[in-house]
Amino acid sequence: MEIASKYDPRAVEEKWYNFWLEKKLFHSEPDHRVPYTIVIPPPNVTGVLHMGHMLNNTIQDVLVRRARMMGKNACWVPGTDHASIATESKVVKSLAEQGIKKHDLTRDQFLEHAWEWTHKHGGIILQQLRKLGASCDWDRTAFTMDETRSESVTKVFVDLYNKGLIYRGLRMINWDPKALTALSTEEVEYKEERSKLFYLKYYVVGLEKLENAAELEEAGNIIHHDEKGYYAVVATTRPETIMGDTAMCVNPKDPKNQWLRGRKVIVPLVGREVNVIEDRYVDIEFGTGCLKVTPAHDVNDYNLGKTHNLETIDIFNADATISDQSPLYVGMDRFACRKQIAKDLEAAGLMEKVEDYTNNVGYSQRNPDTAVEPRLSLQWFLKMKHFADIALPPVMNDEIKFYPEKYKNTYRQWLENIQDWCISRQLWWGHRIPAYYYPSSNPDDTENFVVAETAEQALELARQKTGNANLQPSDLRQDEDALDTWFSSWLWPISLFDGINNPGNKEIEYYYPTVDLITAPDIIFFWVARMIMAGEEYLHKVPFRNVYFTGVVRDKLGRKMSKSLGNSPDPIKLMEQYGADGVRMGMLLTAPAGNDILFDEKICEQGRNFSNKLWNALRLIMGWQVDDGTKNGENNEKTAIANNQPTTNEVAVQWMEQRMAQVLEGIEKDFEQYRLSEALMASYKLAWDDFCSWYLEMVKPPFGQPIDRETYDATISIFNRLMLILHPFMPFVTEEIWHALQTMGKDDEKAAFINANYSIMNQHAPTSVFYDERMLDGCDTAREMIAGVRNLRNSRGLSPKEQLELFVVCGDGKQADKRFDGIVCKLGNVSKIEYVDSKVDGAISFMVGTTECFVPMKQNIDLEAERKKLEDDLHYTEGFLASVMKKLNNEKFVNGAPEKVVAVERKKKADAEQKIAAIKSQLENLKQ
RNA sequence: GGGAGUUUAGCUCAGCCGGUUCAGAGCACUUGCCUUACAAGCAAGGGGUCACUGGUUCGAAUCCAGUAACUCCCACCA
Repeated sequence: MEIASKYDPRAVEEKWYNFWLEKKLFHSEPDHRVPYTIVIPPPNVTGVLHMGHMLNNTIQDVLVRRARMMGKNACWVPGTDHASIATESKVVKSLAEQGIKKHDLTRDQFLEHAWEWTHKHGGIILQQLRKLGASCDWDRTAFTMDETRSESVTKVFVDLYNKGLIYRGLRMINWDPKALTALSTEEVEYKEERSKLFYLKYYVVGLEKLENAAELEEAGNIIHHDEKGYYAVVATTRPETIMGDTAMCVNPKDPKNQWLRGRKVIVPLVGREVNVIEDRYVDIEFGTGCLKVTPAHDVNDYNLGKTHNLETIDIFNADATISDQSPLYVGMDRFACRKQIAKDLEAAGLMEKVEDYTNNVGYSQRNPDTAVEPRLSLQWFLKMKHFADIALPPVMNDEIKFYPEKYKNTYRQWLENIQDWCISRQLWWGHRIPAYYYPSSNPDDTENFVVAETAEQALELARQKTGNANLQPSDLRQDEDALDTWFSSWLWPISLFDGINNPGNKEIEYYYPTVDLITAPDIIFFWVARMIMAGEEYLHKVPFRNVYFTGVVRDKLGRKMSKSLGNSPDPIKLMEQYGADGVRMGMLLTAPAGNDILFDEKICEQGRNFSNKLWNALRLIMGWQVDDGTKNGENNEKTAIANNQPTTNEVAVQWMEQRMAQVLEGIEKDFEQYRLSEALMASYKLAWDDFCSWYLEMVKPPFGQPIDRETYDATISIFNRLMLILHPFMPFVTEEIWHALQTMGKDDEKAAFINANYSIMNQHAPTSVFYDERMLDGCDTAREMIAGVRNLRNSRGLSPKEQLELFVVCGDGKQADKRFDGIVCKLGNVSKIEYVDSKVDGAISFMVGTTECFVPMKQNIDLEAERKKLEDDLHYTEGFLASVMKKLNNEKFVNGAPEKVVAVERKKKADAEQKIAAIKSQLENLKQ
């Protein structure tokens, strides 16, 4: 059969993915096996695959496939998130392009558009994940806004309200003036910004002449005065908010501003007279120590307003234009207003000065161009103290393990300083808050509502609460707001198994808690922490045992991947170019847990090349003719089974088995510690270096010759297991090769059966067994000997085809391990190995450990070069010996260090001395 | 302002409890090879004062203290 020498992943990958789907090999049902559950961090329903997803889902798939091959009942549940704000803004934008304004539509009309949008763009990302090879149980695909999940959200809301953990209240919240909704504190991202600090003049009311000015100044007051009178100077970065000023505040202990105590000042331009109030909150050192107080537009000012009973003037509309509460600039945008007011203040002589200033400005996470506005508003909140209390212990006591561990700190810090969670959003796309308002005679009544799962129940409750049995369904009005997206995500590991609606059902009992959660550290608060809270609250069990935090995928220059920089490769294109296996390997090789990933797409080449290497190993083996040995005259009749396996092959097979066991031990450890890069690298080296470069070369028959049956079978068995080891990392190429190996030598019918019914993915992965280290050491020596011979050829320009002889000095009763002689001869192209007692004349020497090797040369030897080499080696070894001697001559070391360590040093000394002697005698030799 | 992390070869990283010829891996690089599995390859080879300073110790890449640079998280100083 003719097979291409280049592996082509395209056809192979599609073929096998379809096969897996057809056979429903990803599907899981509860059974007697140990469950292994992962829930996907649901990507935004309208999102497209980016490199972060690639990394995250590759890791999940590796773990899931590994668990499956360890005999567990692996269940990876996929799904998408409705992503309230993100999706709604996309829909709003798309409508705007069609000339439709959101608020020209009814809620239902808008939702129709949103669903349409969701169906059109939704789920693309899940399709893309199939290309990657993700072994999700697609039958379980969920959506945070599907029926089961929505019902769960409503139930939980009602429950928490009834428990007194959800409340409605007027608070200063973060407002997104573009999305026109409240945000949680977590959704605000602070950016450092270069801005201006404006120093404004607030003239003091009714102060014609300050009689004791000199005295006051003596006492430390700083008094501003000009032809128009006395004035205070207030520093602000936001002059546009002065229309909302209802006080000016100084610190009572501030010596600079004693003269202002008890006075009134005039808000510049606005002309409003406001009191000078006193509060220790004000920082004496900042600016002039005078603070303008705008209770409606700053959290601190709001608090001041509360303690000092100040009037609150809300000068902003929802979209952050100036409202009609303001005497000036009505309708103007806040930033335009800032520019204008600065000019106007300047013109009116009310600006003392302007300084450059750097401050932190909060931006909306979802609208990164939009600065949030602190805004006083009536919202729904979840009390977090209780949740912090239940969510902290499981992480601190390692019931849930974080990888890397440093995030424990971050987690604790957040929980210990937690604020109530603003869960209401002024959006339509999302779970509508199940609160129903009834008419109230008192216009100030904010408690005229009930919370219930359905409108019917709400009506019943409202009738009870009001005592008005005549309340009609039409009297009730459901709250217009939707819930924060994360209010559904936090239930994900529970709601996916219907554990909220259907507590104690078979699935939740079996699959929960999940085992591993793979996610990015930037959603530790949004999601990870809150899932732990929900898990503890509703199942009294943690939602997962391990959290693996991936790094941020950056480009090779270390910059975050972003659309605007255009530095993010298209994952689909990458997979087309390098194969999904190649990209997976590229991702994993660069991704040690918790570190940021500097991704260079060139690394995918390594993965592609590796697939090709494996492919070609298959080609080699497929080309072999097998000699069953029966025809071989050497077989004697005593042997029941014909065995014509040469010793070299027998040794090679034994060695490869030992080596595999050894490497497997390491791989198992790596998996336990979630060191996937290391596990992959170890597998890679096992396959490429040990198997392809060494083992296959050891057993490879000369061209045109057959291979013995035993070695052939052993080789297939080993290759087979290599595929099992590699499968979690590279599912496609391993499935392809595995099938070829299973069917090799089978008749067509049997091969067809295997191909139609079996998959590598539910085979048992090999586990490490005891291995003989001495044999491994013996082979290492042989490998070094081979390398020595090859190096000798290389450096002397000898052809690899020219056979050489090798003499190994084996004096002083040293036991030579001769098992590998045949292999050394074959791979070193050595005609014979001879063990001798002393040095050999007319030969070039090299050392393997403390063993001297000689290769006789027919040609003239470049004596000078040989001498130089030997002298360098001598110099190094003498230096080494000196450092060993320094230790051994130190009494403190000999007495203080453990016996073992001292013995090692003594051995080093003996070896070094032996080596020095050998080199010296060789040098001596050269002189003759 | 508080906290965490990082710093080892040209690049990306590993080095667990201080001691194995300990200074490693992969990639990149250099040299020689189209040797009938693979040039997406084979063979051989050269790269490092383990950020800096001090301390503990018989012994430090590893432990401690300090310094510097970078990164991240948290925080209401207008």
